[in-house]
Amino acid sequence: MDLRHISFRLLEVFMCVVKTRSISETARQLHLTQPTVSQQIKRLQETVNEPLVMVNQQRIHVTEAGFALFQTCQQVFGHFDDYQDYLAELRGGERGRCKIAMVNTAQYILPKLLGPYSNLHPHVELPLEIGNRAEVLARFERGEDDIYVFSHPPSLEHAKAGRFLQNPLVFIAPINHSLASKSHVTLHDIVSERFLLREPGSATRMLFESELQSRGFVLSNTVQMASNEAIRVAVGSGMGLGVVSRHVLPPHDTSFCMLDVEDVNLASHWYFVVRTDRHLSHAARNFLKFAQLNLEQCLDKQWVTNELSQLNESLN
Amino acid sequence: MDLRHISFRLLEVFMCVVKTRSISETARQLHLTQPTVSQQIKRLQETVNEPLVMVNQQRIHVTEAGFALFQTCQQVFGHFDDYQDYLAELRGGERGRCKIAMVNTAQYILPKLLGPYSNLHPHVELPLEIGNRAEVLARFERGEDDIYVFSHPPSLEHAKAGRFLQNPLVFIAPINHSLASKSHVTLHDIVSERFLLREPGSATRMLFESELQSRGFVLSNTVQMASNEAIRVAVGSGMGLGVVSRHVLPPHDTSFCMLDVEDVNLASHWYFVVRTDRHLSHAARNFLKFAQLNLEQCLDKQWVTNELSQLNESLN
DNA sequence: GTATCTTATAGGTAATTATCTATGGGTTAA
DNA sequence: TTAACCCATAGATAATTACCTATAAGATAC
Repeated sequence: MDLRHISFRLLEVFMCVVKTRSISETARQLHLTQPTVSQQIKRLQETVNEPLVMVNQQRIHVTEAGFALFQTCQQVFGHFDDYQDYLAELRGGERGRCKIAMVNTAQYILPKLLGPYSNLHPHVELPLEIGNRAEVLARFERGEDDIYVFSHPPSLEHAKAGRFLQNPLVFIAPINHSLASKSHVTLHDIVSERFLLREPGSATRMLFESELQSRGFVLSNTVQMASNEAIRVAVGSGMGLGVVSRHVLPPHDTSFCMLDVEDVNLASHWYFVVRTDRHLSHAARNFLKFAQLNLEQCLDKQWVTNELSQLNESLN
Repeated sequence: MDLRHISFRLLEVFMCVVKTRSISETARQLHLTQPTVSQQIKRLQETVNEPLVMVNQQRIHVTEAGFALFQTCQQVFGHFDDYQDYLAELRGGERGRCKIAMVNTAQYILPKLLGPYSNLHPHVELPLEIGNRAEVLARFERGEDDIYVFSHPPSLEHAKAGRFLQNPLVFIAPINHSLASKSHVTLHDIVSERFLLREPGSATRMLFESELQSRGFVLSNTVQMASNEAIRVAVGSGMGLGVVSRHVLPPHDTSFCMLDVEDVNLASHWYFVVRTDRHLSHAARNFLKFAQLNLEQCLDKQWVTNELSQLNESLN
């Protein structure tokens, strides 16, 4: 028995014949002609190489082999029905996977969106990848994830991005630093300090360095640190000054203070980025829609910059 | 998603792609070209209307929907494998149904074959139909059963028959009947007696009446009875004489005796009859082969007339 | 950077399929 | 017996499928 050329249509016709016990009735129900049905059944019997139905007194008798095939078909169609249901859930965003890659700093803000989303859609898998900018960029190039979170989006040739949150950078200093109590601090006052910075290439550092360069300053004393926490703690313990995203700072931490540098305003935005040359999973689309509708509730309103509607529309 | 035009071949190709994670490898394994596989997968994705696999770095990634479909396919092919196994059993005669219709008298002999057969093939259904000749003949006309057992086979236009057992008819009389002790009884001596006979049309009666007619005798006193048992018991209690198949008589019953009518030899045969214009179930073929090989062991050897080999050969 | 993989696409063809109409033979019921 | 059904078969056709070859574009490995 060579299943290869059997189509589901053929099985459908067969099942109807078994159910109705009539070839003519099947033809009527399936909007076919009677000879068509006759012939289909004949072909099926030839491929199975076994009589499936027999005609006696104008009545169709289903053979043992025929009835067993009927049961097999019922199960098979059952499985495909289940699959259909699964697909429906997948398309509705209730199931599936939304793989998100984000730069380190984003882990301070994204969980505030992911938590509520995940509660709402418990069957969606949400694997998160966290890395430094270079690592996330590499993932982006290879298209390994559905959504990328950057504060400095890469070339958008094959991608679309949507801003959703301000990313204000602040200067932090030890609580007892001499500038801590001064009210009119300028960039000039601080460039000679020791700065604790993330690795070159990180968005925070790039932004700060570009500001320095355009204003003609050069830092004389920098220390590279691999994480925002390390910088925060190091600043707190007096190692030097830091420039970090405001979102990184715990609200009630008194081990350091922010400097109000009045002639500098370092601000960027957080972006959701998706590749346009790759299929975006339903779950990912769904997450972006959720984000668009729930940004204000989930994140601190004062920083929200909801430009996701354009992104979402362009993905349809 | 319209399953109708999906063939099993298509699913087979898809499954191989999922297993090998490679379109080229699938092409090699299934003896196709790479573009063929590419195109098949594309078509499948179009019918499902959902990406099933994605190509990234020369590597195939199976999507959620793809993996679910793969699982569905595994189950579906599993069901068809089961069906294949079932068919194999059916063809081997281990499973299935063998519907046998027999005239009343045959119920004294057929069970001796059916018992051993059924023990050997416990999964074969063996529905038996027992009726008088007219009833069985009607079933035969309509082709309601696989095998018919007659002692006087009907027109064989659409049927084949094979003899398997002699059916000697004997005269029985009450134990104290005046003829019981006589040694040279002739037909002439007994035609004036009261005869207990089955209904007209029964093979036994037909055979007896045709003998009488050809010899110019007419019975003057007959009583019709519906079963062989009734005749046997009635003869035993002195109601008259009977003509019955020898197989009907219990071996050690002393309530009647057989008359040795020396100028009459009424003998016919039992036949298995099958219709040639109907499909004969594997189980029925198998039963006839069993009968051919086991007649001598199951039935009294002295009556066996095994002509089933011709019948079986003509059914191949 | 070249050779060698990978997959995708375009374009073609022969086979197969899914249908149909027309017709014939057998069954059933009026 | 006729009318009304049933199913089977033959013959035809348009659509679809299952393949192919040729080719291109992208990735990988030396």
